[in-house]
Amino acid sequence: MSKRSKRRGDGYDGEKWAPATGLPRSADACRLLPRYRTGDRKLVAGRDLFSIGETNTSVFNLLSGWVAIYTLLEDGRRQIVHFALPGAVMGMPTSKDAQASHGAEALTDVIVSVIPDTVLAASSRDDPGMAMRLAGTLARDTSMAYDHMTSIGRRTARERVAHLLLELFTRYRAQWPGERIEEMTIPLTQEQIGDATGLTYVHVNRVLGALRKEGIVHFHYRRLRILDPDRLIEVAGVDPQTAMSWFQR
Amino acid sequence: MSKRSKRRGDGYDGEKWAPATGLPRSADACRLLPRYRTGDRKLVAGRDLFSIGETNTSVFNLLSGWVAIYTLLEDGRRQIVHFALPGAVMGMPTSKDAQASHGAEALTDVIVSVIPDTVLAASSRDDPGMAMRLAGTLARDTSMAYDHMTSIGRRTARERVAHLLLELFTRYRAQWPGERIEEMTIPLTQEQIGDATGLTYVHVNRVLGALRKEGIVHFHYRRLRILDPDRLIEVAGVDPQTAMSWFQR
DNA sequence: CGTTGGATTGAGTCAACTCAAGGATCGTGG
DNA sequence: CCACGATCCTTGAGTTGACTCAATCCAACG
Repeated sequence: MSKRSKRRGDGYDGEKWAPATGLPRSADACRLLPRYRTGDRKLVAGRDLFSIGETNTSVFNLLSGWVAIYTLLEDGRRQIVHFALPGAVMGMPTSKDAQASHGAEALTDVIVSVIPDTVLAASSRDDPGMAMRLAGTLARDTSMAYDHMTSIGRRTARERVAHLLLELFTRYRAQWPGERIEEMTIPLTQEQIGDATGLTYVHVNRVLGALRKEGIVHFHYRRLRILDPDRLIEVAGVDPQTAMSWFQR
Repeated sequence: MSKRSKRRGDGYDGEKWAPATGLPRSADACRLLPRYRTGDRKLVAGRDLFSIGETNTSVFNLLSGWVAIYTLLEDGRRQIVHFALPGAVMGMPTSKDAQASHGAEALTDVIVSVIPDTVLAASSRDDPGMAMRLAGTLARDTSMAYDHMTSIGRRTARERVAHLLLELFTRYRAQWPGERIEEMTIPLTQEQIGDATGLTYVHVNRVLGALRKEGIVHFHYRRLRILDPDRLIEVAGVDPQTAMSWFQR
């Protein structure tokens, strides 16, 4: 586990492959609260930011890196329910001293700002806009969860994988506004893609193989290259209209 | 569609089967905003409260009845992502004039309070606590979505169905605090259970048949009877500890 | 009592899974 | 700079859970 951190970097090394002349969205642009009200914390890839069963008294605001939100079943089956990118808010309590029903694992080295519940509550009093911004973020999370759920429940393996890659690609791209990147590093193994799509890694591998042979996408050792965006959109079963709006965002 | 409304009632007719001497949580207890700031609206079962693609300028706060939140794929595949019960907030915009990516169908006759975005924004300024309460509700929605997703992605058909029935049962029961109900009306067809679990209705039927034969639950024509709660919890693959806490809530 | 949504059951198929054995790639330490 | 160990990826063969297609059957309502 500890070794992985060295290998993976901070998730920004996609720049090596498709140099983005623009700058990624700055950490401060991702902040829910002003810097002086929060403490920042670094975390190495592979570590849990928080784990299932913990009772957190803080909310986490991701400033840089990738985090996987996951749940576990008793026998070890695992589902990744969300990939958090910079700007995300994680660990919102669902009730007073509730145990977290999901965990959060750093996929890359990560920086989060730690916001104690008390600070959050206080801030919402001084700054009414903040709570509504937070609500907006949470509404988007719910909406993304609904999309992801639809994928898992109703799409074929092929569609699911294509949809996930497309989603990650567009969300990643949104971090470098105005850039045209068709190659990026996704800090995921095929097993993690399986955990996110509800498939086994063996089957993910077969699907990826097929998509590669067809010249649609190439994914290999965490490197993603989109070979044919239009066909990817088609396979993912996304309305082209909608997809284009993602690219413009 | 129009006929369904007459047959189904308002979702409270479970009382006929397992008379609850207590009263259901009153509509006003479900309100996000005080009555005078909102307009209430009635809706007949089978109708959409809002549909996919619409650009809503209001948020809906469910006061009574059941609503299914669903998404559709182009070819008609449907996924029910959430069952909203009284107290739920629906239709939160994910960005400025975004089109709704999911729809909301009344499963029973329904009463909602309609809160224009402008009122919501204004209220958050006067009443800072409201926005945080809203954030809490949304955080719970996200968390439920994550659980549901885990079910669909990683559980077997049998586990999924058991889990859903258990969830609906406990959430329903929570509306009559202190009551002991083991029989209730769930305003769902087997097809809708399939849409929620990512299964076909044929397979849902077989699973329900098995659970009935084994004396665990009996579900037939919208009537749910829990025959063996402990075994249901076991089949659902829920930690008994956690399950018990649901019952106490 | 007829009509119409549901629910049920059987037979056959297939997408995704399991089990199992290599092969490739990466980071490390000699 | 090379060799090693640890992940990670790839591929084959056989199995199975859930699906499709296609009839009925039943319950509720008018």
